[in-house]
Amino acid sequence: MAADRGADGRRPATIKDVAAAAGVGIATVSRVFSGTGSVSPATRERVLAAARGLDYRPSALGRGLKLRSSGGIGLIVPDVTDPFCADLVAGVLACARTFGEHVILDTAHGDPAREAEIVDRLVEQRMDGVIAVPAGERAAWRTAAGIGAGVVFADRVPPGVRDVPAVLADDRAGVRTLTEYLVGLGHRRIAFLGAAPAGPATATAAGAVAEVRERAFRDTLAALGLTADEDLIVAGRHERDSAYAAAAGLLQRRGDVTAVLAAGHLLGEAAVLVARELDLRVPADVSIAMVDDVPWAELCDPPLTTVARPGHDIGYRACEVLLRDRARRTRGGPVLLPAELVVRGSCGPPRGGRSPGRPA
Amino acid sequence: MAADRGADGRRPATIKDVAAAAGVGIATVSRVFSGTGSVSPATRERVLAAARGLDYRPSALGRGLKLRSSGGIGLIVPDVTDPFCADLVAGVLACARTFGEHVILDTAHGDPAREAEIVDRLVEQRMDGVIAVPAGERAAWRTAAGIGAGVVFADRVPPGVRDVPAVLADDRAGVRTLTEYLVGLGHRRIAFLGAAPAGPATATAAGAVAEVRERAFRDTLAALGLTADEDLIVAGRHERDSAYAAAAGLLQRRGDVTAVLAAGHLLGEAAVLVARELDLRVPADVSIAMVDDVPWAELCDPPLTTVARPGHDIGYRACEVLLRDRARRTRGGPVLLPAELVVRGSCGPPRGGRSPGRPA
DNA sequence: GTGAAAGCGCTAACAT
DNA sequence: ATGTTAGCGCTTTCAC
Repeated sequence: MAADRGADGRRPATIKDVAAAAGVGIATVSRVFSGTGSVSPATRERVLAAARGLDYRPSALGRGLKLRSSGGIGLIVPDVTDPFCADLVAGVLACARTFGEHVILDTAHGDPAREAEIVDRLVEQRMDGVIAVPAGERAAWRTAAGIGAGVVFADRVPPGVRDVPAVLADDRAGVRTLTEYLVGLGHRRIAFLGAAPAGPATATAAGAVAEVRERAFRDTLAALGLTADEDLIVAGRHERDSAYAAAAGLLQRRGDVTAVLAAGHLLGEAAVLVARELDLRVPADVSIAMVDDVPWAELCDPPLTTVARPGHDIGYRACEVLLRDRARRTRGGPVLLPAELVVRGSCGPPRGGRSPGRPA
Repeated sequence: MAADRGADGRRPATIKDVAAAAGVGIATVSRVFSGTGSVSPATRERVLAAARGLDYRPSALGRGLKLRSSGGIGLIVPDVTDPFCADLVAGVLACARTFGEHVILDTAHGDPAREAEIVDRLVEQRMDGVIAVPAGERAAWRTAAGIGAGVVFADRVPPGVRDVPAVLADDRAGVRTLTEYLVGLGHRRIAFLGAAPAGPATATAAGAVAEVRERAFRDTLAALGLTADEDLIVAGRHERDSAYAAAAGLLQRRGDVTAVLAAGHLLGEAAVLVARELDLRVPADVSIAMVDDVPWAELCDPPLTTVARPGHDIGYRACEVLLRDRARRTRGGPVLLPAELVVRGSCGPPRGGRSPGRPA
């Protein structure tokens, strides 16, 4: 019976309880709460009062079942702990809020299998759509697209995937700008500290991103009439140890590099640490710049020059694309958001070359 | 008709479609997918095959409605962008995953009203429980508790709230250790850079936290037979500008302080920046230490000594308390996780006092 | 403007 | 081991 429901009862009050308490039909209660149809002000008030008394909350489960959608979106990122991802998440949250949608967050940690699991789960939850900073390749995303839930990629796109909307930072332009800046300062022996994907070279989305940056570096050099020294293009995996090893190897082997361009904040961190370890002064001995304008860039001494990828905006836009532009989503290729060069103190003119080959 | 469902049809296949395709009853399909009851291996295989063919995914909505729960938990933090919060979120995610629960994340940005909205939404979603780093005071959390969904607080507790399980860092011990360390180094004029809550003093959870740290500082000093210089205990709001102003004011006014203990990473950042601005060498002129072991602490020059609050663990444990210990949740007060002193290079013996009152 | 009734996709008795 | 049935809490025709 209805008596044991509500504020003091054990189980939450249902629409039926409210209807009974207000002396109306359940359809009327539904109308009041869903804003559909018309109810007389008097009845509405009675219903509201009854609901208040019972501490009634419409069940999203019931509504969702009827409506075939949960009214939420899924968000998959590699790692919330990464400042860029965190920004992106914040952007999605901000936008989702304006649409009244909630967001289910999960992290794939670069593992395609795990990503697939998450997508599965999201599909079961009947989300209105999913936003992903993808790890895996094309195959994993087939099923998601097939299921009908809208997908939009953020920050990167799995290689081989077409016709899925995406919102990306203009990495190419970012790296180009940074390279030009370094060259403009007078640097000729610029090292590129890139990221090597864990798995098979270009199978992962992260790998594709790394490639884009590296190519942008080469191309810019070429466009400037310079030729890239292959020995100065090294790659560490995007983990602390590996990045550090790559940076240390580079800086020790080639005492003649005058600038290093790190293709990510973990790589940049490694460069900074290694330079400090080697007692190289920045920017007097080496200039350092990196992609990703994380908070510590400003706290470094000297503060680091970076390319800021707009994480928050990417997330926000991705969510807009998903929620607002449902219909016209596919048209016109990915949305490209500008990556801005943030000049601080870590880059200066080259010092004319340190003595090469100093022993470790 | 069932023909237009499934892989190529528009709408997702339902349990009924699968049952029809496999030539069994819907209950059997349910049994196969929910793992309940027993099905003959043969039938199970047929069902699975049919499901595969139709690209069937059980609807969490249908199941949830029946089971009166969505199989997920809600998570409310002030700001994903804060490294500590991000850690905490990661911890919750990691634990939730082991329970097969998804998590709905939202951010309240310290606004009790917004927090209340979020809680409302979570209740409508019929979450299995919610974990919150709370902003608001007692009142806002009444309704949530009343609704029956389990709540566990993480990192801090709204003032006045009892009998709600919580997982906290042992801030008191952390600040005490740090203070003792500073005193042990020989410091006597230690400034405490604390956080002033935006709203009415002790009405917010954040305010309560700030108070605990400040008190721990005073108490430790007292226990060591020293008396706190009130002029050296200052508070900035936990925002960049305000924190900077507070730090600048302090360091300029009192040229004689030999160490500053920042009660949070934003405050610590401010202290570092101000010291640099004032050309104070660390730790030669001032020692600096702070609560919160954020990534940049290590990249600072010199690396910063901190008290590490275990964000990840707090999140993980909070989730465990929520999901595993449902029954015996309340007993025994809050879970206290140790905050560890991480000694790096930013603290040293006092320099014997700088010349006080140097002009700005 | 309002109520009655038919499901939405699933699970859990209860039969068989 | 498997099928039938009755809801879970809601929205939505369709009558009135």
